[in-house]
Amino acid sequence: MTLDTLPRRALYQDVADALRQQIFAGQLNPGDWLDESRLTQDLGISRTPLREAIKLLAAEGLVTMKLRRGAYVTETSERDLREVYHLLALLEADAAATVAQTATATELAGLQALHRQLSQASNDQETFFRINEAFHTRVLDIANNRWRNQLVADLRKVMKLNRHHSLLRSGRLRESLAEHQAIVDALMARDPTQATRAVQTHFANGLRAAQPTVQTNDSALAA
Amino acid sequence: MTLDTLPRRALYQDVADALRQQIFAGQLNPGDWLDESRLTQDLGISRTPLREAIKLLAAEGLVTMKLRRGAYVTETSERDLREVYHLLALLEADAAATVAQTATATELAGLQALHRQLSQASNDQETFFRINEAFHTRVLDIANNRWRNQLVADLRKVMKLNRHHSLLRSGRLRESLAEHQAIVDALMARDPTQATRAVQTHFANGLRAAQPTVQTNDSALAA
DNA sequence: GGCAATAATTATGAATTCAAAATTAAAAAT
DNA sequence: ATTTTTAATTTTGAATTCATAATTATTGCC
Repeated sequence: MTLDTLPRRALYQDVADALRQQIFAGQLNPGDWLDESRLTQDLGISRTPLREAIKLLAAEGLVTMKLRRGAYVTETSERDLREVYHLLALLEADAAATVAQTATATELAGLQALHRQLSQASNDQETFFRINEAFHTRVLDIANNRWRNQLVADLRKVMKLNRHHSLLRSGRLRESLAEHQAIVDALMARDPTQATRAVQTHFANGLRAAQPTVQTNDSALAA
Repeated sequence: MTLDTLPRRALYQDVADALRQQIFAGQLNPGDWLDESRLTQDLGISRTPLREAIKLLAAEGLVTMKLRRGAYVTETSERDLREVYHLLALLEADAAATVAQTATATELAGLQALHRQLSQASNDQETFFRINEAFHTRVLDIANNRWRNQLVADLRKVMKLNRHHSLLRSGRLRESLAEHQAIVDALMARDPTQATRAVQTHFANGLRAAQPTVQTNDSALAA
């Protein structure tokens, strides 16, 4: 017996969720063609909601549509990764500054609690990843700018397209934890400047870890 | 004889453009219901591409969809306006800082030329508006971050939903011009900090002019 | 006349059908 | 055998059809 109460949201949104999952689970890789007939069969739906979902993902930047040639999972270059990281750093650093200035004591305590959880999960990749994301989301929610939340959510999806997840690099987990500590410290001190800097550092290091090889002019010449 | 060469882009994108135009031209106002049957007749298309276009606008934030109740032009509150201005200021200020550091002499000269054009159009609302937008776009293009350009484009659309266009306020035009001058000066001086500040000021003043009444706690109590 | 219940209409969501473009396969020619 | 041409197939884009939810109109009742 299937639990299908009257739907609270449109089918195409569920389909979009399913597609995102397939993308992030590596079921559907960057560059892959989205086979409409296969997907409609797999998902048990018609082409209409599928095509609507694909257009939603295209607006998010997750897929790229080519006229009369179908949709493909977006391939991100090194440069895309840098650009997206830059924007996430900018937006989240600004959010942190706001939090430092406006958060209630209760909200700050909540962040501290989350951070404690994070530090205790430093051996479990899965859990660490989840709580890490929750922490970033919590900061944004406290900063409370609906439009920024939307932008960041979209950028994070694009970021997650990248194979090389920075948190998977050896040592990165512990390093990331230390950076989070610095962020929490700045927030508790209610120091917006320091909070901004701490978030910027966090993302700069995250990018460094995510990039397979840092190819600078110097290193290229030196090699 | 209609010029319909083989289409370079999908119909739903043209429809989305048409809808945006209707919205920005005041043909379709915030809160208005998007009557699908009327629109399909007006545009001479079927519901399928129309509904795809509507979902694109929804992703941009221009329209809001309610399940089983259709789509409505998004109504923006004072708060939305503040939030969007804040983000535009943040993103464009950052772009300006990049331009100050990385633009070529030719690119800077191009900006100066645009600014001169702007100063000469200070009596023609229409032209001023157009060149003003071109200037902002040029800065972003020089900063050259594809993803930021997308974010800013979307935010600007939402901003334009607002009735009270700041540039229409008396005196705002000349004021805006002076602020642009400050931006250009900072860029020419290749001073990223000053460029950031100048853009922030520009947006802060733009927001002030766009807000009908600035209702602070103080003024509310004093009244 | 006002109100509740029910029927008719309208609008939305999704499946299906149709047309045309793109791709692949097959046939013909050199 | 290789290349070119043509035919078959597949796939996309868009229109149409169908089912159901929401709205409006109508009827019956007090």
